[in-house]
Amino acid sequence: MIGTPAGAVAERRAARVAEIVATAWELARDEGIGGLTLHGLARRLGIRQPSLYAYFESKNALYDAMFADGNRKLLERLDAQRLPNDPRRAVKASMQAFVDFVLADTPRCQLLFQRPIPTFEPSAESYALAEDVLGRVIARLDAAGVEDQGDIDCFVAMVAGLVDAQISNDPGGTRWTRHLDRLVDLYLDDANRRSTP
Amino acid sequence: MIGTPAGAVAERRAARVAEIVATAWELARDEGIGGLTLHGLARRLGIRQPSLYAYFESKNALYDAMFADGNRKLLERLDAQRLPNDPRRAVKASMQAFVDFVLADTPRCQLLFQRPIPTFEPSAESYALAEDVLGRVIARLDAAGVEDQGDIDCFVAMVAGLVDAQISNDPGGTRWTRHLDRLVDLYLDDANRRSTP
DNA sequence: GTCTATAGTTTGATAGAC
DNA sequence: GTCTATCAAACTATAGAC
Repeated sequence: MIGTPAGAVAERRAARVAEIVATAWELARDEGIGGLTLHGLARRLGIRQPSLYAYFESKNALYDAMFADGNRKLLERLDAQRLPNDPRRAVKASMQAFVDFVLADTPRCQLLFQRPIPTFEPSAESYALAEDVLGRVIARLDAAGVEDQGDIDCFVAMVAGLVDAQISNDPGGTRWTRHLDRLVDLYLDDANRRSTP
Repeated sequence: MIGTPAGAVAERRAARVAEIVATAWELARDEGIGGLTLHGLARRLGIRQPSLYAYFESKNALYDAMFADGNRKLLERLDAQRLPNDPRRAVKASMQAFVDFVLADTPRCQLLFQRPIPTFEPSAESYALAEDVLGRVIARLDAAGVEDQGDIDCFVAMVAGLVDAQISNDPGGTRWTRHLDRLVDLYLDDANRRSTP
């Protein structure tokens, strides 16, 4: 109460939580997202496994924090980006940033966009962040004249297909993602053609 | 030795193996591919868990048999199909059959095309079957004038993206797959345009 | 080929002292 | 908040009798 700035305790705690989450990502990169265990995480943090329960009430809660963290960072990246005025160029730049971010970290990509942990489902709060990400993409497509839900669905599925093929068959390479710009043109042309016949 | 046709024992055994694999798929449909355990499988077969080791030397060997089984059935389906003479129609019919087959069974789709069991990797023999499936697709694309590796990659990734979105977000529905024919046209037109400028 | 019995491991989670 | 100690559960796999 005395000499302690209001919220300082909470801040300390939040910093510790962030550190644990960062270490969890680190461990996931070494052992795979499926190889992440509370024992292993505690060992890397230099504490004992039960101590983690002071921060996360279950393993799923840890996954949820990681899921939220990944989406928040992606959102930050998308929002920090200075986009070209031309809507089509903006879509390309935006999707390029998206793909780069996603491919930079395999386990993060898996946790955010695949379902590598069958027992884990994000909480409503965390899921809302994922919807925000999708909202950014949709907004940029809309600006480029893509408004039809079917066109949006196809576009998103195409990007997801590229990312998935890339990370599954050639992580670190560009065999699939190098076609991104061309395919964006293809999809946008087609959508524009059909929406203004 | 006497009165026993040559190979009859092997046949009986193969039939039993096939029965076990079929039951494993059945169980996977009920419990999820991740919920498949040797105890549960044995229970459904009316035997005890260690008895399974008379047929499979490990759980991964069971997964491998399932993986091979799924690919073999898909291959049969693709080969049994009577295709239109027009190459483009043939591609469409072929991919429609592919998507229908794949979406008809969620856990099979997961085992064949995703990586739901991190510890499982198919044996060389089983993987060859998966390559055969891809070979069929490539042959039909080739007949329709798609020969460039990049174009093939994009096409395959697009179909995979549709399937994945469909099964993850709307299993049993057609929100994504209904665009298949249109997208086939889009990709084929584009590939043809660039290969014969 | 099937059984009983059991080993051996891994892992998430809780109780309670400090 | 961190510790020790421990639980409980689930599961793969093996040994050896029949």
